[in-house]
Amino acid sequence: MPVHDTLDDLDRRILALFTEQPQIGVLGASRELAVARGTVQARLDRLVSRGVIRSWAPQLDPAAMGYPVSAFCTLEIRQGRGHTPVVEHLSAIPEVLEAHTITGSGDLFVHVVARDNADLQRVIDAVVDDTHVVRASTAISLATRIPLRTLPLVTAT
Amino acid sequence: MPVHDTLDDLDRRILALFTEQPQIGVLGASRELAVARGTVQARLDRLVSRGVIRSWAPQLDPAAMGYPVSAFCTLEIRQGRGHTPVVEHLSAIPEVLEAHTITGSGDLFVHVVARDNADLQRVIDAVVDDTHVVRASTAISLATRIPLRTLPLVTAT
DNA sequence: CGCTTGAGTGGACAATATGCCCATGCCTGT
DNA sequence: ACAGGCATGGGCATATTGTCCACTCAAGCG
Repeated sequence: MPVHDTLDDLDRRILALFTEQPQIGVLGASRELAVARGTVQARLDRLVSRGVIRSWAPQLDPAAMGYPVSAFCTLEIRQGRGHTPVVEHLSAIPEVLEAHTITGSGDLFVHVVARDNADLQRVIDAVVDDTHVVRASTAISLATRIPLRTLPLVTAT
Repeated sequence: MPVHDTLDDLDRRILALFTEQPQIGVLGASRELAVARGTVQARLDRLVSRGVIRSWAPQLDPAAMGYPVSAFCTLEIRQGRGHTPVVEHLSAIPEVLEAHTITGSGDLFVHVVARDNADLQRVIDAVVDDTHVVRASTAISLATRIPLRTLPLVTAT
């Protein structure tokens, strides 16, 4: 029942197609790939249930929404409690886009955005405003040289 | 001609709706929001051309595609040449998902994935294998505590 | 070897959504 | 007072979807 967790060649072509031409639709894709529509349907359903396709939601650009400043914070967390309370605190801050536990001094890695540099100060203050956060060091993103992409992984042999 | 770069209340509701229920479609959204279909069409078109909606492509999960290991590298670049050659080098590596120029010692911040820890070594070797890369320090993501999200920014007042 | 199962196919169907057109009403700034 | 931008609501032909079905093919297995 549980399907192979490997990506089929057809899977790859479907993913590539929908990544490059999102508006193509199931029917269009079936035509393009010269397979039956039902096949594309089934593959897509399987890709979704396998979790390969995380979401069909549109991808939004914080910069275009008025948050052009992007920064990465490395948080040092007070030992003992675990990260959960801090993560809950961070979750409540809209400007926190992402958070990872990383190797090193038991730390948290946080991606934040802000309206401008002054606003970034406010965001960082909000991030640090937690009993468990001992220290934070921030690096501002000056330019996005490679925007988030996953297609190469699909195409890769 | 250039539209307001502020998000309307209707804009916000449209974005929120499509983020939470991507399959709702234009007609469904117009029903849900009690506005005319043409309005939703026009808003979406404008959001796309404004760049707020970056793409309608499905969001893929590297982990589900066989790349469960995620890591962040900070690269120190040799002074003088600028980052462009390094970025081109990184672009050619499928496992590089993202790259930013950041403040600090004129550095590059890179998000990579790999099939396992051994594979990560290979990826890092590939990343570092460039004349202009002087040094690299890597932090492995042990857990994603907050997965990439942009909805809070939309909802935020 | 014969059987079962899963996957893909090709076709059909009604229901729905899309793209595109137009005339109208309502603000707002000039 | 008036033009331009935006939203409305309607209509229409076309395209797409969701959902069935019967059939084929290949692989796995007792």
